[in-house]
Amino acid sequence: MELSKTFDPKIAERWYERWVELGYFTADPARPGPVFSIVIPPPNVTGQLHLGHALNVTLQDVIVRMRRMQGYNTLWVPGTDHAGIATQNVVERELSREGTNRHQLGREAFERRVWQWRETYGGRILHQLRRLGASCDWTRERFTLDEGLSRAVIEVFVRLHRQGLIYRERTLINWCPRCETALSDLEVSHKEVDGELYYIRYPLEDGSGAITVATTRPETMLGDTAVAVNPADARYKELAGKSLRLPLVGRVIPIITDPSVDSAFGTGAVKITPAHDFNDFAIGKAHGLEEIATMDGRGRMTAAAGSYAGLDRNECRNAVLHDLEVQELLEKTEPHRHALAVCSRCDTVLEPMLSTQWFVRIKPLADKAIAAVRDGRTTFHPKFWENTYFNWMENVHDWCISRQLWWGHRIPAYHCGECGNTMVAAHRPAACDRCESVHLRQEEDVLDTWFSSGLWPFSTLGWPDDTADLRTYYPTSLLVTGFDIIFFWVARMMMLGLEFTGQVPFRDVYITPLVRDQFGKKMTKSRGNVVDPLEIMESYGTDAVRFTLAQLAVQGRDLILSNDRLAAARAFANKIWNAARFVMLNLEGAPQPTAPVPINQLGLAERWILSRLRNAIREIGAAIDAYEFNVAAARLYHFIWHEFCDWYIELSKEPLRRGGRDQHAARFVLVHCFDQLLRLLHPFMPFISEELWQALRPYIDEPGLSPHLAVARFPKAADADPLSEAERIAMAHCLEATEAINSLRALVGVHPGQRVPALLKPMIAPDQRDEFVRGFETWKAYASVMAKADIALTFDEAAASRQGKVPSTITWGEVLIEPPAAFDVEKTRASLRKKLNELRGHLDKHQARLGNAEFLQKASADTRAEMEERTLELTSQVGLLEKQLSQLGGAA
RNA sequence: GGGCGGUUAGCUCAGCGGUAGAGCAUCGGCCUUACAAGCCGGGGGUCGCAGGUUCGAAACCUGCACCGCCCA
Repeated sequence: MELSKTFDPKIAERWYERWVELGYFTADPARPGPVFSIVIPPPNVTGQLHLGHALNVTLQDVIVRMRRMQGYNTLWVPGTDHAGIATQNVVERELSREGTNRHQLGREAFERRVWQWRETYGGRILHQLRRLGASCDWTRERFTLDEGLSRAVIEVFVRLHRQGLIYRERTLINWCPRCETALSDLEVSHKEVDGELYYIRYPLEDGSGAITVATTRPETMLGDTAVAVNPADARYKELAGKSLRLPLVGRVIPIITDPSVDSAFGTGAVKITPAHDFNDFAIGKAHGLEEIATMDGRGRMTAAAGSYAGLDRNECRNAVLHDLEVQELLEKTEPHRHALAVCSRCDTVLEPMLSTQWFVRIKPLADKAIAAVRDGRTTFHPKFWENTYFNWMENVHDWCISRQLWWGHRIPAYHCGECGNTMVAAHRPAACDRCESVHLRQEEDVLDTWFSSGLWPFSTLGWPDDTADLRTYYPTSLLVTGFDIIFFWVARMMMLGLEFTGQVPFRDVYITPLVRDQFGKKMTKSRGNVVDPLEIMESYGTDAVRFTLAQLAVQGRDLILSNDRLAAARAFANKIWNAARFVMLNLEGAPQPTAPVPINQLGLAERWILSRLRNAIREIGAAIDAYEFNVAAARLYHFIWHEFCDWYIELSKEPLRRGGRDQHAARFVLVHCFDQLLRLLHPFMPFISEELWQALRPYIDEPGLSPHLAVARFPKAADADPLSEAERIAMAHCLEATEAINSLRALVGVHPGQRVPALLKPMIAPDQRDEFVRGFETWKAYASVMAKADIALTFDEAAASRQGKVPSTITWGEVLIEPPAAFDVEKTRASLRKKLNELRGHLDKHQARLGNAEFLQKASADTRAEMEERTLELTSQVGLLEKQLSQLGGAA
């Protein structure tokens, strides 16, 4: 099969459909073999693929594809979560464009509308995952609102409630006035803003004076029920216990003392609004203060705000300030930087709101989840993330799980219209279990989306039913996600998984770095530095994007992506493509398959590349096992580009030209190496590797060879190294001599096309010379090709042989070439001097070490011997360099 | 305020107790029939600072500085 002159990623990317059609990604619990399973961290159904997904999906795919090729019974479950708030927002925006809203539509019609939206647009991100090459089992695609997953949600809710781990309470929660729902602590972001601190005078009831309080939120004073000072604050000793008349409202409120008040803040006296501030709520509880809510769910003032009723909270602030000013009660206004709590979805300033919500009592669940990581049932990679996990788990508060939305799992609780009794049940009860009334009303609220995604690792496998999938694939092997999601997913999946299955949901957690732009900045819409993965896939090819991400996936926190890296990966793909063209060109007329040649009938270069291949197989497999994707990618790159292409392909040209047995041996080694390297490459660059493997496949001699690379056997390192120790040393000599000659050629300006005579003078003990000569005879031809040099060997120290030649020192001797008539002697001297200085520095250090009594006494015998040997080597090199320099007329 | 991570070549990172490495960028020379998205070669680092441990520290310990992130 002939390969086109240039690589077109588009053509190779078509393989995806074939793999899916053939069911390669479809798991079968009945399959034999060890199990490897992953559930995708479900992306938001409203989402579009961003680089974070691209990274985390690529890495999952790398490991899943490798495991599949290694014969594991592999499952990768894809799917999406319903993203309560985000999805509802999207559809509400649509409705508002149509001039209507969800309230006009009614709950049922609205839900139908959202489902409709989901059918049309909800699969977008999953299609984008296909383009990335993700080898998910699409027959098992799940959605958190699917019938089965919903059943799991109800089951979990009912059981937790029965165990007393879910309760309902009227308390202060974070409320988003725009989304009109309660939020959990995790959905709250904090934003620093430059605001104002307002100093307001509250007159004493008896008219004997006033106390000044400082606040950032003057509008909440309408709900004040006290002013508090620190009991130790001498300034207010006299005033504590007296009463105030609340301005604008007229209510009489007490001055109380509480140790939590910070005397250094403002005036040291603070207004207390228990219904609108978390600190104040706690103080209110401690002092039995009244809680007066003055705002409704949309952030508008209620009747409790008196004449301000109906105003929006911002308008109200202005009105309050204006009125205070008129009454000369606004003492002063200072600029004040402080943190605002905002909705992580829509950035609206949140309102602490008094309301009745459902909570999960988290401590008992968290304790188990902490223990599971402490004792290693689940391990984080990199390990340091465990600290973050522990830190959060140990300080976690009860989880507010009810949302005042229409899109989500409706809470399975039923309120009795007669007696107010609340029942929790999987199915609607026929009658109230207290008063037997049949007037039951289901709870309006839905559950936090994360409540259902917390069940994802087992609900997707069929839980609560005892399914074959669940028995086979749970606990899953690995979860791959970003650190921003440790609390949302990892923590909750751990808690709920342990509680309901008794087992951890995953054995390993790999936390990916965060993708940043070339300046190290986080990619955000507001910065405008967001890179669209689909766009770069378009311009560099999907394989190049995947390889780049894997290459950059260090075990750290950040991953910095730049066009340079992408271009380099594209060049790498091109390199592989051209290597394949070389291989295929040279297989023309070769037998299909190409019969293996026994190791002992191969030449040195052939055995050498097979040895390097064996090493690459080992290191790449080990690196992926350890989630060191960057290490694996770097080794692969080095093997393919530098070992296979730079050396072996060049060295194969001669035997290929010779024909006969040598040609066949070289062909076999080319086929074998290229086949194996494509298999190693496949998890990283699935498309180009499959495309090339298809061309190579007829030549591969393997019983029961799979039809596609996607399901071919992943390479396993040969037990024995095909290269003996003597050959390894010979090949090292070859590489070193070649590099030295090439370096000399460039130094003195020999034209690249010009062959040059070279003289090799090893400085080797007489008893080892025979061995060296034997080695030299095997690699002489290789160096001759690689350095375009005719190499003569001599052990003769006579100066005559180096007359008129330019020398270069290597660790075990020197190599000399004939320079062109006109060459820059001074440049050559400078080069020698540089090297001499460097080696002298090393030699000095070594000699000092060997002259140090303490070193001789304390270092191990091995170390001493090593140092002595190196010192000898350095001494001879330095001596040689000095001699070379003086012969070139330069001072040492 | 508590915690975590980082500081090594121009950039991004590896090295984690015995002669400082890679990729990219840069410079010089080459269109050598797989590949100019290429080949060959070169330059470039007192490993953030200060102490300590050690025969020996980029690496281990302590402190400091700066950068970044998380939690409150």
